[in-house]
Amino acid sequence: MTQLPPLSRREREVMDVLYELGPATAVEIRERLADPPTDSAVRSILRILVSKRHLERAPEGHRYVYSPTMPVLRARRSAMHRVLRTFFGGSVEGAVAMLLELGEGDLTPEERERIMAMIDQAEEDGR
Amino acid sequence: MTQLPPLSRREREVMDVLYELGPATAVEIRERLADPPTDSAVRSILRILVSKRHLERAPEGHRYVYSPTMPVLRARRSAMHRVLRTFFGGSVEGAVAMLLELGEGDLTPEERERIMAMIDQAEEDGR
DNA sequence: CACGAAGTGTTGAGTTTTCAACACTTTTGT
DNA sequence: ACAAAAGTGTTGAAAACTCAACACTTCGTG
Repeated sequence: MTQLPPLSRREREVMDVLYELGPATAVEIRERLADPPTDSAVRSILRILVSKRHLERAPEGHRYVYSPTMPVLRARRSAMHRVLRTFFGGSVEGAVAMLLELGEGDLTPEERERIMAMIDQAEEDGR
Repeated sequence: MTQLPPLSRREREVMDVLYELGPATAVEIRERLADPPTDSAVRSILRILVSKRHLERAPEGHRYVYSPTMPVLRARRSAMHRVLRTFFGGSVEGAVAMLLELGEGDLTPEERERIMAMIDQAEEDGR
């Protein structure tokens, strides 16, 4: 039973905030939500997400800090895999092209070097 | 008002199928859905998506073919941008690394060359 | 042309989601 | 110590979603 129940719209929004922010409190999450509902509404959603095992919470001082149960690395892989398949037909080349476009000019020479190195590495691993 | 209303879970699933498949009929969409509901249920969702302006439909022979109203290029950019920000903190380098990992060995030398070239190009554009 | 098959639209009921009101507890400042 | 502020949980009502039943139309074929 490794499969978690599917997410509703608001639930997904909350999860996204947490993946972007890392562990956060109810108020921090609320601040990041589009069209934020009241405080208690956010707490309701958080409670549901905990009961569905999408989130876990830990006491931090006198409040709770929420974080996703799925390891962030796996979540990253899964999210990227979905986009790759759905929007780029599985084409790594196409996806990388889009990333470079999105990155515009803020790719430092160091980053560029490291990306090149990664590609070389991938090449070796591939054969 | 260029902003479209948000998508529910099923609606998103349908949109994903269409982005992956390109223009498709109700039956084709149904075949690709996880836990597919009945034919008429799918049509209900499609009608809602059309009314929300997420989809448009064109008569193809005696049936309808549905396709997203958002240009595919923009949808791609938007989807990748969201993943980049949400899961990789905006790091193009991190995102590319994940793509290469996902691509494993099926990167041909030609693809590798073209990706290298793209990075060079990005470098030039950036300054 | 008759009849089944394929395609479509409408409706409404059951379920889930969304949300705020309210009550409560803990912390903080005076 | 008291009051205000910050944090939390429960509840139930309103809205949205999901879906299948049913009626209808169009197409293909004997």
